[in-house]
Amino acid sequence: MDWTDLQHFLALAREGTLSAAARNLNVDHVTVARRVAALEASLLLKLVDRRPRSYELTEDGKRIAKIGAPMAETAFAIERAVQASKSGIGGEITISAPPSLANVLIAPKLIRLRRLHPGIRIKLIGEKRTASLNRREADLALRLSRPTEPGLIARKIGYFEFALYGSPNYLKTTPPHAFTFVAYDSSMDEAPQQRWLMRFAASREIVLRTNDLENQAAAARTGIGLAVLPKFLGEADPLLQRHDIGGRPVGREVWLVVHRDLRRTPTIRAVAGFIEDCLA
Amino acid sequence: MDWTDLQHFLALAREGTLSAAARNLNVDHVTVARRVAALEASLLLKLVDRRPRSYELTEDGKRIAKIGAPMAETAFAIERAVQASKSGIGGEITISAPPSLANVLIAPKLIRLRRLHPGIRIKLIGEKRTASLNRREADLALRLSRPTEPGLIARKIGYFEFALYGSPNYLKTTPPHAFTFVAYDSSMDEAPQQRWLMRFAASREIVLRTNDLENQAAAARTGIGLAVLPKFLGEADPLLQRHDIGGRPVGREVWLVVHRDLRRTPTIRAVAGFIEDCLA
DNA sequence: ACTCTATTGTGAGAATTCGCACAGATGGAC
DNA sequence: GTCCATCTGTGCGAATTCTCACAATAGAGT
Repeated sequence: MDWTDLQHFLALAREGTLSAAARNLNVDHVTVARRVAALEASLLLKLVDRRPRSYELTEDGKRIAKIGAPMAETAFAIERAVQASKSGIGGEITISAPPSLANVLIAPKLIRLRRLHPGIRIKLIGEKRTASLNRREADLALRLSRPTEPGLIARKIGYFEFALYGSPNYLKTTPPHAFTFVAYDSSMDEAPQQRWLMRFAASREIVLRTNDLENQAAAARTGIGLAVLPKFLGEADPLLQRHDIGGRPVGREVWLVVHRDLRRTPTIRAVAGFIEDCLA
Repeated sequence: MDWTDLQHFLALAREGTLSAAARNLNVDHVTVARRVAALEASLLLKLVDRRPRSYELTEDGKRIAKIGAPMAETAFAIERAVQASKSGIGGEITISAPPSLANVLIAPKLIRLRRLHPGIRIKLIGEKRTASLNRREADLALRLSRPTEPGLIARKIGYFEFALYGSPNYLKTTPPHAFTFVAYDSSMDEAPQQRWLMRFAASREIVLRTNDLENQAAAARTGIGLAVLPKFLGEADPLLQRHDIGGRPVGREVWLVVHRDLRRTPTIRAVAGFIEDCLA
C-alpha cells in the first residue's frame, strides 16, 4: 500500500472536494483523483462515489478515513518535532492573527524582528478563520479568546478596548438619536463587540454590514455612521474621532498560542517574545 | 512532506539496513536510500549517518522514528480493516505455521479448501520465526504456545505428542545404553521437546544438531541415532520406528491465532474452520 | 438570462522516479 | 588466506507520474 495514496485520500476525506484537497497538498486536483483511484485499485475497495460535482465517501471510505485519521495527526506531530529539533534560530515561522491585529500591530514592526534575527523568515497570515496549530497551518497564533484545543499552550499577552468612531464632521452635525451604525455581518453576531453595538444601537439603523474591519473604518471616515473599532485603530487615524459614551467599554483579550511541541524551540521563543513586545 | 518518504524511512528505522527495508517494502534498496535522502532534504534535518556498511540513525532520526512508528501501526490497521470489509469469501489469505505443521498437516489438505472455496488463494509460509499478525505478515498463524501480543485472539485447536524414532534396524541392533541422538541446535534449548530429550539422553551422545525437523527425521532414518519427532510425522513414515519408553510423553498445544480486526471476516472464518479440521 | 466561480474530467508533453546491472567494500566461514 | 554472502554506492535507460491547458457542468449572484 502506497502511503502517498493514503495521504491524498485522507486529505480528500478531510477537505471534502478534490480541489480543496489538492490545494491543501499543493498538487493538481488531477493528481488527487488519480491517487485516490490508485488506492481503490490496490485495496480492491470502492472508497468514493464519483458524482457530477462532488466526491462522496462510501461507507467503506468513511471507515477507512476514520481509522486513518491518526496517521495525519502523527505526520503533523513529526513536522512539529522536526521544527522543534532545529537548534539554531532561523527558518520559516508562520503566524496567524486576526487581520486588524496583524496589519496594525505586527506587520509594521516586523522590520525590527528581521534586524534582530536575519535568519528568520516570517509568514504572516491575517485571517478571520482560526488556523489550526495542530495541523501546523501556523506555528504561532494570536486569538481573541482562550483556545480549548488539546496540546495548545496559551498565554494572555494583551488587552484592547473598543470605542465608537465616526468622522469629525458627522459627529458635529448629527444628534445622538439620529446616529447610524456600521457593523459586522451576522456571522459575527456572537462577538462581544458586536453584541455591545447591537445593544447600544437599539432601534437606530445599521446602515452597513461588512466583514472587514478596515472597510468599517473606511466607511466611518466617509461619514456614513459610527463604527466600533479597536482604539489602537481609531486613535491612530486623524480622519476618525472617538465618540465617548458612558459605561464600561467593551474589550477583548489577546492570547498568544503555541503548540506544546514547539514551546521550547529557540526560534519560536524569539518570535513569541517579539510578538509580546508588539502588544505591550 | 511526502508520506512515502516517511514510509521508507520508518521501514529503514525498523529493519536496520537499507536492504532489509527494501525487501520489506518490495522495492530496490536504491529507492530506499533515495527516499530517505529526499526526506532529509525536505526536513532539512540529518536523520541517518551513512557509514561504510550500515545506515545508523542519528539522534534526530531516532526521535522522528519513534514519533512516526504509530503511523505504520495505523497503516496496518487500515489493511486489516480493508480485509475485514470484504464481504464475500475470497482473496489472498496468508497462513504462518511451524514448518512441520505446515508441510504435514496443512499443505496436503489444501486441495480440499480450494474445492470448497475456489475464490480463496492461500499463501502458506512455514517458518520458525513467528510472523507478526499485527504487521500483517500473516492473516492466520499456528503457534505452539499462547501468544501474548495485544490485539490477537488465540484458540487452542489441537495437541500433539512427541516420541523417539529411529530406523528399525538401529533399534534392533543398539542397546539403550549405547543410544545416540539427534537434536535441535542450541537456539531451541528452551523448547519443551528439546529439554525432554536432554534429560532423557543424559550422558549419551548427541551426534547431530540441526534446526530442521525434516533433517532430523532424515538422519534418524539413516540409522545415525534417535530423534524426537511429532507422532504425526513419525507414525506416517514406514522407515521410522517408535521407541517407547516409560513416563509421560512430552507434547505441545497448537494455537490458532487471528487478529481481532479480522476475526469476523467470512474468508478468515472459512480458512480458520478448515485449519481446525486439519488438526482434528 | 448572464456572468462568475468552483467543481471534476481528458489528453499530451515534460519531469521525475524507479529498477537494473555493476562496483566496491566488509565481515564471517572454512 | 580465500571464498562467500551481505551491504551500500553509481550511472543509465525505461517506466511512471505530474502538471498544464482546456473542456464540461452546476450553482449563486446580479
